[in-house]
Amino acid sequence: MSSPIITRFAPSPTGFLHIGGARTALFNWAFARGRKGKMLLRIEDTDRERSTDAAVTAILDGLTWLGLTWDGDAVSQYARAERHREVANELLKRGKAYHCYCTPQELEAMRAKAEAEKRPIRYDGTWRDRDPSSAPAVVKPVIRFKAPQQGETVIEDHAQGRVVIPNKDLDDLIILRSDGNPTYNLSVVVDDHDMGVTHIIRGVDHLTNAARQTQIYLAMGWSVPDMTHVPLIHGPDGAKLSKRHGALGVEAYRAMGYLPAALRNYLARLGWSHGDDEIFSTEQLVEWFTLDSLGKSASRFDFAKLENLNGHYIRHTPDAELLRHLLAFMPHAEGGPDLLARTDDAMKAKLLRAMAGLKERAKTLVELLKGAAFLYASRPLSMDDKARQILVDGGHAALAALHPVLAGAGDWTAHTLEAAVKTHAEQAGLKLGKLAQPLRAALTGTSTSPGIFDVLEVLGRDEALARIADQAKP
RNA sequence: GCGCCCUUCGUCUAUCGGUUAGGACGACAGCCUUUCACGUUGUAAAGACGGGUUCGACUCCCGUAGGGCGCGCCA
Repeated sequence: MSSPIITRFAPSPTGFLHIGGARTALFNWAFARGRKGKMLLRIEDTDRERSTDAAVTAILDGLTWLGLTWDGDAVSQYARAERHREVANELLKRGKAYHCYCTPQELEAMRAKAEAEKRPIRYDGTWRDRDPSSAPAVVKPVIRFKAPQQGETVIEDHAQGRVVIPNKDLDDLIILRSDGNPTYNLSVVVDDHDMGVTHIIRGVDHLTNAARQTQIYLAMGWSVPDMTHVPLIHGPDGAKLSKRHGALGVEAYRAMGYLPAALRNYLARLGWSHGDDEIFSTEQLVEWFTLDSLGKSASRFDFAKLENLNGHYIRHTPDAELLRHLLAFMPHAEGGPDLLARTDDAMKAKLLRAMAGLKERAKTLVELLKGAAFLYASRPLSMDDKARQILVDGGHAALAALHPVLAGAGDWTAHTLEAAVKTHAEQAGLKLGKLAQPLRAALTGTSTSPGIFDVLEVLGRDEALARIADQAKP
């Protein structure tokens, strides 16, 4: 029996959980869940300057909202610095690392010179084989990894295939800063090893790091985890994801009214596929997901397709469940908190009854909420331009004639109301639209809404009749 | 500049040497209809370019072009 699968998601808390990170987390999660493995969460906070607690919270909240759960507690990488130092010293002892006394200024000059001469920008190995006794006493040294200079480093990658990097192109990276704190590449290797990570799934922007990390694994005599570097997500214009495009935190997607399930489905189809399947459940994703079915080229973020998917999910979510989503969404919506405060049990009941008609017309929860606005409106309703025009073009009179008809209807249900209005239309020789549109205007203040008889029913006899009376003029 | 990677409809993708190159979003047109939607039917739309290999290339190889990523005492 093979050892259990352990994946990890390792974001750095320098900002929100952006969409690319969310997808990486989704893949790690799906892979682990599909194999009865575990997904660990590690916060890469070794950069004390830029890491913030707020970012950690945002990342945890984002993952939770997306429904991606991790096993065990989130691990702080910084908290493990002592262990990282220990490994750095072990490397030193093994002759796989050395002290470097170059100052940041000297390194800067080195880079500038290389750039001016159009040479590759790399550390020149000044202290690689130099006798430390010649070290300047005032400079606190860093520890650099003694990278192999000959041969090549190979990464067997599930998504990228076999990637070969010439060792001469990889310089001696710093693994321990002059202040004694470890750097990313060292910490990652030590943590992944100590945490028992078997599969690393992350963005291709880490491909070069994978090579350097592989060298460190080898230097320590540790086995190298299985690697998968997934292609990046670009903006609609093919360039880097910008704020305007999609480089937003997942909380922004929540505020735009997307359902977690829809976003998961959409994200899964970016860079991964299962034949022609477009719409599938998260359970199916977990069942179908394999590392080898990942693509290799970057994909562009397409809001139109996300909207379409989201609309599908909204339409297929049971009314009561959708109402819960809507209620949970309100605090994050513009003007939502105010509406939420006005949502008592009676209003919830109305929303629930209107939901079937509402959800057909919404691609996002923002639109769903907007569609429900007429339920919250108070008399006399304000009319938008189109509604006003309908009323002016004979609407007022039509309503005046309709009011007694509705008032005299038997029971206040969509069914009987529809029968009553249709009979009236026939007798008056009018097309149904000539009555429905004025009703819609009077009842909702707009020219679009769910089926008008459902609107009548949901509003209730008293409120509906009153709204009609408000607009009825001879 | 150096290294690595990528390139099928506008977009996401299927195809794993032999297909009329398929699906989805979007677009356009029709149908349905009390509005808006939903639904439904249909149309247009692709192998970057140039060489090979092969009986046969979107698929394999080489080159060109375009694009991406990386090259910090950041992660």
